[in-house]
Amino acid sequence: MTIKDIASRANVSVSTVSRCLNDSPLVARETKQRIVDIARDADFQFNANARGLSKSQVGTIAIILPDDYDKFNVYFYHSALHNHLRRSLEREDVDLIVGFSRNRFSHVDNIRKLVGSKKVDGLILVTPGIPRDTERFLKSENMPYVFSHYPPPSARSDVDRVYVDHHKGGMSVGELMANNGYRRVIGFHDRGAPPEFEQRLEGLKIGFSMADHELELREVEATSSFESGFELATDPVRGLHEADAIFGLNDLMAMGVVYGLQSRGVRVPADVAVVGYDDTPLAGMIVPRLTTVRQPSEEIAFLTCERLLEVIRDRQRGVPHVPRHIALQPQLIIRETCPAQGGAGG
Amino acid sequence: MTIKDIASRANVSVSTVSRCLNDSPLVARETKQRIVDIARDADFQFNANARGLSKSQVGTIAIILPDDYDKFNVYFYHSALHNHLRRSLEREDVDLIVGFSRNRFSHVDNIRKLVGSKKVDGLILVTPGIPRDTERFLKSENMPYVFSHYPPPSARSDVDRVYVDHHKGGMSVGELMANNGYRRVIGFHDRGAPPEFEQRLEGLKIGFSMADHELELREVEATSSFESGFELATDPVRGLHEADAIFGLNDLMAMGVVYGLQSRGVRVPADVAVVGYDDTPLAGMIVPRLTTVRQPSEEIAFLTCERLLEVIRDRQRGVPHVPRHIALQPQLIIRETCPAQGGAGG
DNA sequence: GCAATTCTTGCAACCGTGTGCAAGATTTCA
DNA sequence: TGAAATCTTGCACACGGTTGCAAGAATTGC
Repeated sequence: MTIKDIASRANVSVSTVSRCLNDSPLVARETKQRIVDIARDADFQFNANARGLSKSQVGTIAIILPDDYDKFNVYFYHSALHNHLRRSLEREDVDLIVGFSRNRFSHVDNIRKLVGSKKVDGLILVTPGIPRDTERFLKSENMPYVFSHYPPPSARSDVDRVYVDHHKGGMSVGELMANNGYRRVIGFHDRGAPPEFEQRLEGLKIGFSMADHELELREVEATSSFESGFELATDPVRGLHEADAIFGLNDLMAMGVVYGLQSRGVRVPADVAVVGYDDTPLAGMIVPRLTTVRQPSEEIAFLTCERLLEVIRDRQRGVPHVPRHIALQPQLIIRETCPAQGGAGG
Repeated sequence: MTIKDIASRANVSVSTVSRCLNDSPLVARETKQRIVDIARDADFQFNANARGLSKSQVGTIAIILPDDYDKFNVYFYHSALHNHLRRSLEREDVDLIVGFSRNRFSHVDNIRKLVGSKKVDGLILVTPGIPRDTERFLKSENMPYVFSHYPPPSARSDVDRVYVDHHKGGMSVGELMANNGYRRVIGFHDRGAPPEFEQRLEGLKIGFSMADHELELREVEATSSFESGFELATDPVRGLHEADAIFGLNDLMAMGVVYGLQSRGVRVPADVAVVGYDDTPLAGMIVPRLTTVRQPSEEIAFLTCERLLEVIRDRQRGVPHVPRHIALQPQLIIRETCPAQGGAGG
């Protein structure tokens, strides 16, 4: 079933059919109605390949995810991302290719292939950044792209980006801890992790200073996994139990810390408070329920997609491209592992 | 950069270039080498749209996921599925479109659109089945597809399918419980869930009878969520604590049961044993660690993909299509919530 | 009522790649 | 050495849709 078939059924030329189905103003009103009806009855579908060839519009975008995305435990994040992306995509009748990258900081292979083969109209890049030459490549191909999730690595703002202000996230944790009277706090470094993790610790410090309290921060090397948290918490040498409060790298790692401490008889939050990051669905389910910082993943997904589709539309219409940064605020979710007031004595 | 550009650089016709880059035997060996070198130097990429138009090969497949897939908590499953799918796909240089369906049992909208628009070479259907007319549509379009994850709803075997034998999964749980001396067991029904859940209970019964023990099974209505398990376990009327052992609908629901029981002072497994299903990564992390049945999601993903690519290749070569059923065995993972021997007294 | 204008439609070229067919070049064989 | 067989290459059309241009049809204005 092609427009040629429709054309012969309706006794008009293919050009006319094409114009009718594309809602062109160059056809008579009655003709358009007639053709549209015939096409609907015949269950007509445009051939995306043919369209992609003649226009430069295939009705597909790609999202490029970090290769090690299970390592960073963003299962939940990406599920949310998918689910919410979908809403926008369905409305605009756009399909989604999911790509991965060997290297979290490059994504290069996949991008060049997808873009070079003209399979997509635009890209969502879940990465802090891409190499210069890849960026040049995308510009030369005139390919729209939006960075998502990761904050900008520097002050550059000549690309579109939707992200969470992790400074703010860390700050709210800092304020909570400070107001609870905690002073000796443990935070973590993950060498392999993206820069946002550092920003959270920066925020933590600022939160303390804003609350006008002294912070005695100890920084420990770890990774973003449950096991890492569990091991550190059970290791007597690391002395995690000697802190007032612990700021985990993410929810899963924080859960590891909680269970690790409990297995040594340390009470949470009575002896040590613990705060996670992400607010994965599990955070509210485990016992004790985890205090954490909610990443607005639905909004990120939604806004990233909306922005990309907007950039694509603008490009088609010849509207000059003005990059935008859209920063979202994370939200402190206070539960049991670090309560609102003076939980230290509980 | 098109084959036309390559052609003029090499002073040959586009046909020759096309043949060289497709490794046709109809070109001279030296010519082929020369052209391939030029193409590589020029970073040439085939235009997937043009290819899709002339051949019927776009190098993209789609996976159609159930719309309510967060409801059934298969986050982890699908992450695994993605990650393992990817291996096969990268090797064959195929891209993946992720589609969703409004209705878990139909998928129809998305399938017709994706297939009708010629965006994909084949489909992975994560669903127990599709309506007859959709199946006819796929046949008439000669579109390869493989069902994945869900067991066949009936004895029909005229479609490709890769799935887990949940009968066996239930059986192994039944045997474990029977051998542990448990007799009064609670299982669950979820009205909205696919048929596989019934099969697990069937398997449970068979497991008991094989161990030559009496089973006193009580069946309770529930849903596959953490909350559902938690609520049932904390509700004194439902009397979940009066059982010897409980077989959850999945890991998350089982975790809800564990925490619900514990919050009422019921000890797991000393008073009541609990078994989950899926073996999500969390099952081994929570305290007490969850005894569960591992779904071999990596193998399912891998084998589904391999099978689909095989069917696609066969179709191209004109090999007649012989559908296959590939059933995988789930594996009992014995941990703390239902130990191996006589944990009832522990 | 006729010319000018506006509507409506079809022709034909194009997007990038694949392939049957034919023709020229080369090799094989007697 | 000449005919037959085989290699190698290019032409031209096909895939399904879009779009500039021109021409015919309908409408407008005087």
